Order: sequence, then C-alpha cells, then structure tokens
Amino acid sequence: MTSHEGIFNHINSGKKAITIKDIARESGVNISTVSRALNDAYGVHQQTRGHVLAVAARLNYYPNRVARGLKTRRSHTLALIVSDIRNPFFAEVTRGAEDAARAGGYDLVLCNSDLDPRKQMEYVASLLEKQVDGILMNSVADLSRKQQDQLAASGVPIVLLNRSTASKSFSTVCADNESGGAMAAQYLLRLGHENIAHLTGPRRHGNLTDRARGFLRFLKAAGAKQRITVLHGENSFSGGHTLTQKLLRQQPKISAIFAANDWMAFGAIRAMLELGRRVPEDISLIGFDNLELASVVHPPLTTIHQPKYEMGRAASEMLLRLARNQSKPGSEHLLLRVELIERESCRKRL
Amino acid sequence: MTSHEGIFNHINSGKKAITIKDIARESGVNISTVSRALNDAYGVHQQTRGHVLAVAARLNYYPNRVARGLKTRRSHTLALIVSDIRNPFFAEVTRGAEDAARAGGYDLVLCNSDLDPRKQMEYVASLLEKQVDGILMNSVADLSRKQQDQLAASGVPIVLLNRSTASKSFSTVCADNESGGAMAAQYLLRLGHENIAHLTGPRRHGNLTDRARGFLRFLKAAGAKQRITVLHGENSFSGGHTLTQKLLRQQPKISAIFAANDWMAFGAIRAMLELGRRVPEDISLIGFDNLELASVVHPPLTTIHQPKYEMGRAASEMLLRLARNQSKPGSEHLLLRVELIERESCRKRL
DNA sequence: GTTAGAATTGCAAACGATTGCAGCACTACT
DNA sequence: AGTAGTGCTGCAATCGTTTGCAATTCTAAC
Repeated sequence: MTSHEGIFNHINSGKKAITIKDIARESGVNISTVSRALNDAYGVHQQTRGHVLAVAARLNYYPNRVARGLKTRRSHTLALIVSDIRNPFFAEVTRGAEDAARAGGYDLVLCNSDLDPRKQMEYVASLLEKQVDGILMNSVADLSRKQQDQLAASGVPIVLLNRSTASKSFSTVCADNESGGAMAAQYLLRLGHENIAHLTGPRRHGNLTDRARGFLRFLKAAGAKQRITVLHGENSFSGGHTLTQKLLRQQPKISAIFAANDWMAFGAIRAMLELGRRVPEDISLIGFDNLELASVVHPPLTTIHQPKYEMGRAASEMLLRLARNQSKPGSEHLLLRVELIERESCRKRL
Repeated sequence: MTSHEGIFNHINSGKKAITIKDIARESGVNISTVSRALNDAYGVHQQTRGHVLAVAARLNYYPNRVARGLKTRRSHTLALIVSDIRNPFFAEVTRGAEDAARAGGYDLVLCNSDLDPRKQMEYVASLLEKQVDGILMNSVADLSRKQQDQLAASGVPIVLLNRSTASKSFSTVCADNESGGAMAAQYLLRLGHENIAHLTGPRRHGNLTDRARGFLRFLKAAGAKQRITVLHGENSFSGGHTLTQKLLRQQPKISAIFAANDWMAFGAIRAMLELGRRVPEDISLIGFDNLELASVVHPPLTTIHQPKYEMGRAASEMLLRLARNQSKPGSEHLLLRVELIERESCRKRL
C-alpha cells in the first residue's frame, strides 16, 4: 500500500471501487466464499477467512451497502417525518431516534412535513421507493381515513410518535399527557389555588386535549369549590400571549394558570410582564413539556416534563423490532411517564 | 384494480413488488423499452410510451430506487453531519438543507457527531458504504490533518458549513462573522458607549474568533478612547452567566456588553438580573445569531442576525452541484451577509 | 482402505434496474 | 428498385452483492 492512499479511497478517488470480485481474484477463492468470510457466516474455514480478511484490509475494501440491500431487501435505513425540526421538541425527539437507530446499525433520513397531508404522502411514497425499512411519523391525525389505510396497507412498518393509539394498524409511543394534566392540577390545588385557568390549543388537538382532560378531571374529582376557566387558542408563544391578555381582562382575580405547553407559558409570562402582574408573586404559572428554555426563562418555569429524548429512542427501538420482524405491526404501545419539575413560577396562595 | 388496494401496495403487502419485468410482460414489450418509457428517454414511440405508462399505473408500479442506484451509481441521498440537532442553530440550518435537498430530488440523512472526531469518521465511512452522493459537515476543525486528507481523498463531495475556507479541498459556506463583529462595535459606539466588554468562547474557536477580530478591529480603528475588556469562557448559557458575574466584579462600571452568541447573551441577562443590574437601563447588551428566542426573551435582544436557513439551503445547493459534477471540489466559497437586528437590549449611554 | 458424514468451497441465479449495440421497419431520396 | 438514414425496439451485459445447491475435500470410524 503506497502511503498516499487514504482509508476511503476505494470509492471514487481513482477509477473504481474495490469489490468482492477483486478480493476473490486477489486471494484465489470464489466471490461467494469472500462474501461468507466477510459476513462471518457459518461454513468457512478459519484459515481462509483470515486470508480473505487480510486481503480485504490490504485492498481497503468497503462493502457496497446498496448492492447488498438490493439482494437482501433491506436498506438499513429508517426515516423520521416530523412537522418541523426547528421545533425544539422534535429536535430532542429526533436526537433520541437517531441515536437508537445508529446503535442498531441504521441510518435515519429526516423529513419535514409541516403537517401538510400531501407532503406527508409524498414523503412516504418517496421513502418506499428508496426501500426504507421503517418510518417514524409525528402525526397521522391530519391524514384522511383513506390515506391512513393506504399507509397501513403499504406494508412498511410505521410507528407513530406522540400519538396514543390513533389506529390499531400502527404502533405508538406517547407521553402520558392525561396524568400530566392531573399532576398540574394536583400541584396547583396543593398550593391552595382556587381561581384557576387553563390555556390550551385548538379544541381538537389530541395531546393537548388529553392534558386538559386530565387537568379538569382531577379538579372536578377534588371537589368543586374552585372556579376554573378554560381558554382555547393557538398553541404557540403568541397564542399564550393573547390568551393571557384576554384572560386577565375577563378574570382579573385569577391566581394560577396551567398552560398546555411551555411555549404558551412563555407567551403568558410576557403578557403578564407587560400588564404588570408578577410571576409567581401575583399569579402562579405551570407549563408542560420542560423545554430546555424553561429553566432559562425568568422566572424559571415549573412544568411537566415529558421524556422527549426517550420518546425518540423508544420509537426507534420499536421500529427496529418491527423492521426485523420481531414484532407485529400495531402490536406495541408505549406510554411514557411524565414528571413534575418544580422551579420558581408557582407559589402558595396567600 | 380491486377497491381495497392502496397506492403503496406494490411493496411488501402481498407477496412481492411489481417490477418493470411485470410491466414488460403485461404490456408485451421488452423491459428495456419499459425502462426507457418510464424515464421518458429519447427513442420510444409515443404510442408505446402511453401504453406502458398506462399499464404501470394500473399495476401500481413504483420504481425501486436502490436497484436503479446500483446501476447508475447515484443514490440521490445527501448526508448532513452536525454536532447536535438539539442546538437550535443547527435545527434551522438543517431545515434549510433538507428543503433544498428535497427540492433537488434528494433525501437527507441526519447524523449527530457531538464533534467527536472518531464518530465523525465512522459516520463518513458508513455513509460512503451507503453510497451517499455528498456530505454536508458542520465542522472539520477537530479532525487531524491526516483525517482531513483522508476525507478529501475519499472522492465524495463535501461542503463545510459555517467554516470559512478551512482547506482548499472543500467547498464552504459561512456567515460573515468578522463584519458581524464590526457591526456590533459600530452600533455600540454610535450609542456612545466607551466602557465596553466582549464575552467570547475558547481562545481558538474559528467563528467566535472572527467575530472578536471584527469587533476589536473596528473599535481600534475608531480611535482609542474606549476601555475594552475581553473575557474568554464557555460559549454557552452558563458560560455567559459566569463570565458576566466575573466581569461585573472586575469592572462594575461597564456600560455595554457584546456577547459572542445569543446563548451567552441570555446567560448574561440572567446574571445581571441576579445582580440587580438592568438591561438596557444600566447596561446595554448585544448578541450574535438571532435565535428565535432572542425576540422572546426579556428584554428582547438586539443581535446580529446570521441567515441560518439560507446557510443550509445554499450548502445543499452547492453540494448538489458538486454531486452532479457541475462544479469542482473546493472551488466554491460563499460568505453570507449578516445584519443588525435592533430590539430593546441596547440604549444610548446617558 | 472404504465410506459415511461433515466441513468447505464453487457455480450460477437471483435482486431490479440501466444502457450500448445490433436489428428491424419504415421513409425518403436518387 | 436500391440505398441511406432515421426511429423504434430487443438482446444481453452489467452494477456488487447474497445464497441455494451441487461438488469437492477432509475426518474419522469401520
């Protein structure tokens, strides 16, 4: 081996890549033996294997995974379709998913759908053409019934992220939003609050609806002396912002707010700041998600933590089992535990 | 077509996928003609093409891209190696890169290297085996000279993100950090500040060093009546936090701070809040990056915007040109313009 | 020294496409 | 009518692997 050769120069640098054919010629055995040696399959003599491996190393051989995939019908590639990677929630999930995929020897291709059903279907079609072994999808809720059936019929393993048992054709992993809501309620009650508001997203939004349900159920079950108001709006910073303005106009004596997610909580903080209401001195605030920012914002936000990284990781692992036929489609459903993170945005009612 | 058939059921649902062979049989022509018809290549009769296309549609044919890739030696896949997708900066870049790749008909596989040189090289090796057509890398700075040479020798097109002309073997796209630094200086000077500090990262960090250089040069060129102090630390929230504490102890009369990135600026805000110094009333603060958070934080942060999405997009487009042999490796270098975003964290010196 | 059985190895057919080349049919021109 | 040219189609090789099966060699027991 001349010294200017790099470890990757089997590819594209000079003329053409080294293949098992070259190794076979060079080491005097048949390509099938080379293949078996390389994959250390049963039935090749130790000595031959050693020799072949040595030659392969000398020639700087690296296998062509796409050729392999053509024959074996597996690409060792997974795909993840999220609405937008810029959403820190998905970034965290994605990292978990990538780590797990990689650990299992799989690549992860990333797709941003913006929740557009057409885009989603196009992605899936394209991914199937590329023979991905499985797909992780953020949401399937916006797809028509028919489209969902098409997905299920495609035969490709699919696991749904952050959606509880949407359909029996898909496996799912999801955080326990309902108990998260209940936790928030319990906490606020324990602090003695009675005039409580819940800021949430559009009326039919799976996760947020679950949170609201858990929250309200717990409150109701605990007896009815509290006043509670629920406001629906956009589930975003500005949604939280305008909802809070509206709330404080309608109910100036509110003493605690549960925002359906951290972004809305941030918006609420901003609105209260502008209106001269202090958090937590005047009003307690609790969020949901536990984004990294929650500890950075002022005041540090008390919130319900959902295990985003673990969600991605678990989903990938589930998908790998499906892709390896170690489990049946639609058979696995994982509900991840959430957790109250106490910081400085809530206080006992005076 | 029976009505229960989905549009994807060519794959994996029943027995085996439909191939051009099936189409050929069904439409009474040779597979080569089918192939040509499908790719609408020159030299097939309109009538035949129409017929073939009709049959293909009827059978729900979708091409197998990996088989195609084996023959054509292109996978139509790009890869992006970032240190960590959870960093919002990279999330934004990634989104730009994915959009552009997709627009060009390419997939994007995502890799998180944590800046670990070994991981980076492993990723590259694995990606080459998968025959990706090009690689977008965040940083190559931590790789040894030898490793860099190996990369360059691998023959795969590589474009470096956010690094200015690191090596002549790679193409690059980078924001104009130096003028960004100068802009910050100019702005602070215009507001009348004289006792100025710069909080930056480790001593040898390409981008941050460039920003510092631009900043200091401008200050120096403008005459020397200002006092300026430069502090090095971690380029993170907590880095900004502790650096600011230290700064205010050493130089209580500081009147303006330029933080090398927004995260450090956020840390600085927190520290000042804790120490009872108001932004911008007591101290002006300017950041760099213009993260989404910058407008959300309190006070909204004046900062230097760098076009993150565009950076990703431009890099992908550059890589596509390389992958299509429309340009030569190491030949393109793009410097993206930055821009001052004036918000509420700076004020005229009293 | 045979021979059964196991252990190795080789042959050749896949996998699903693309593509250079040859062949054929037809037109148009001389 | 002969011929050159053009337009369309088919043949078969090829991309780099894997893998069922047949063939060969080896081992060891009779």
